Amino acid sequence: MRVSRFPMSTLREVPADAEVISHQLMLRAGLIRREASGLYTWMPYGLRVLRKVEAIIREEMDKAGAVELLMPAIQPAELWEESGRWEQFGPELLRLKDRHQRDFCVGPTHEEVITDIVRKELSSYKQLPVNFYQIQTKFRDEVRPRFGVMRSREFIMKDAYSFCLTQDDMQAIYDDMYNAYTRIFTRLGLDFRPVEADNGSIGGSGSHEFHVLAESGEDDIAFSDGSDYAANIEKAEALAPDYERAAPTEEMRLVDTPDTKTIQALVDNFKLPVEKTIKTLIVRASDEIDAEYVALLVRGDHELNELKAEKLPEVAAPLEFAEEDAIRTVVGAGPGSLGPVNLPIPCIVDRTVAVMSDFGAGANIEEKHYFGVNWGRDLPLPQVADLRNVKPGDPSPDGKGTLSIVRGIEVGHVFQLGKKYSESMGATVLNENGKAEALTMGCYGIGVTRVVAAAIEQNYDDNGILWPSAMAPFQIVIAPLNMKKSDEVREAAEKLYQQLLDLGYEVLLDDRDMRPGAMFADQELMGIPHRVVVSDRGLNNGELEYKARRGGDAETVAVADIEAFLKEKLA
RNA sequence: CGGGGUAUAGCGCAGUCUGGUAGCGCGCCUGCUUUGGGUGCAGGAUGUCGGGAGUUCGAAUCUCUCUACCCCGACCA
Repeated sequence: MRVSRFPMSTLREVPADAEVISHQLMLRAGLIRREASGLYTWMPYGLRVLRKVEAIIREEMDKAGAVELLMPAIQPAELWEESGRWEQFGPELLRLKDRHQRDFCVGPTHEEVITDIVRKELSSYKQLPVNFYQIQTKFRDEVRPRFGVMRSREFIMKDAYSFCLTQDDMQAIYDDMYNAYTRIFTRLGLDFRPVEADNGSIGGSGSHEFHVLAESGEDDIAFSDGSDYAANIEKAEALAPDYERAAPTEEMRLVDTPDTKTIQALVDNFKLPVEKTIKTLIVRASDEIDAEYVALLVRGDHELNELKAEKLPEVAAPLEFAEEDAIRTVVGAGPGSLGPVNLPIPCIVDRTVAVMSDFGAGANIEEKHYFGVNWGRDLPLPQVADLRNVKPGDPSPDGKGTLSIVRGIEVGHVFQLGKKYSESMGATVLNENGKAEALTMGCYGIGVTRVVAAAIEQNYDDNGILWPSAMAPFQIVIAPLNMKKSDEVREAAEKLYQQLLDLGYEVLLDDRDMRPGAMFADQELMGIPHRVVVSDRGLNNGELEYKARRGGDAETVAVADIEAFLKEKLA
């Protein structure tokens, strides 16, 4: 391709509303343009990258035995009513009516449609297992789209859905998909990590997420240095401390603590070690218990894990923190003065809290705390549960090694769905005994557009993008210097261009009449991995110049040797 | 949806407080110049100052209102 016919629309300055590096570079390199909040046009160079990713995904999905189809982006409400998600999904589901006032939605995912297809098309166990996939545009009306295509409202997703009858078959496909994902992200050249994950609102049992590791990621990933344990922090279990609760050494006493509403203030004003403090969080109780609110206690320096909390039968899901007014009504004191002593509502404590002694906590009286509190002596130990996020240095839940925490961008997710949709929507086949049996499902997603952004987050320098070879829009760019004036340069560049095209390379001829500095800057911003400079200076010696985008000094190559040279560089 | 902010040329911004009819840098166009890291010189084009309503002799500037976008919190590929 010639740049004169494949215009680069690069920006020299960083657009003001782009926060993260990938968004900035995608805009500057002209890969995407924003149309509205969370809606982007993929410009020609960007689309080429996207197509590279899709091609690798297709190859690996096909290889893993999945078969491609394409479902409608717009879906009838009836299917969503059958699965129960028309009610459940909330405002993220973009709903619309057609001219007959029939309800539809723009698909945020396709479990309903594929289940509908399968229940109509499959009738016998002999047709199983099957695994369908598509690469398609999804729409989720995100509350807050941000970071460019990393969290956009419209995005492209590869989604696959498998159907079979037994857990073993389900597991086998799941493993195939897990391995296919591993190959896909490896081929894309990304530094990634599969992690144990929560299932979220989709429901079902086992699940892994694939995360590209990057500082700008929105998820925290915990992994062990002593095994290959890795999990989303939402899911990672915080083990009970491996020591017993120490015996009390202090008397419990009521202390005046004016202007002490936070753990930090408690530590600063009263020289209380943070490990001796307790945070008391009041959340709405579930219908399971006879109370309106429940108190959750974590150590002062620990964070509540909201997902773990809302899975407790006593706690309402979704998790809902009590309003300050309600807390005052029920407890008699406000946030900042809350604690387990004389607490009139049920209380659940974190495993670490259960082994604390001589600790300080709010007294449920304004501006007062109890210090020197001890379980057993001063009050009974309440129900104990894992309530907190793991921290760096915590022991790994599998008992091997300690945990570190890194940031990750979720680019893929594999789920074992089970029968959630097949049962609610009546997707059955006849088994060997001639009896109708609900299908067991798995589903497997890759955020294709997000992969592109994630790759940039991981691969850039001061000059721009450093595409992994498999994702680059072009492999080689030819940079002729002073082509408009020098017949020699023009002829040599054209000849080289044709020669490389004939060899099957994806090559870009930068035939713009630009000074070298500006031209190089554009090409580097765009991240094309290999550059060949054609200049009068070089041609006088019968030479071209080669430079790799990923550093290394420029090398001169005899014109006659360029084929062999590039063949080696691109191998 | 709550909290904060922004809206002036393609991009980045000044001008708004203190009202007088719009400017800078980059980019773009023309000519010359230069030709291995965003060349220099000269000339040029481009704005319903986000929309609407109001105050005023006069509004980018003051008032009201609507809209869009961005940032911080809950969702998720």
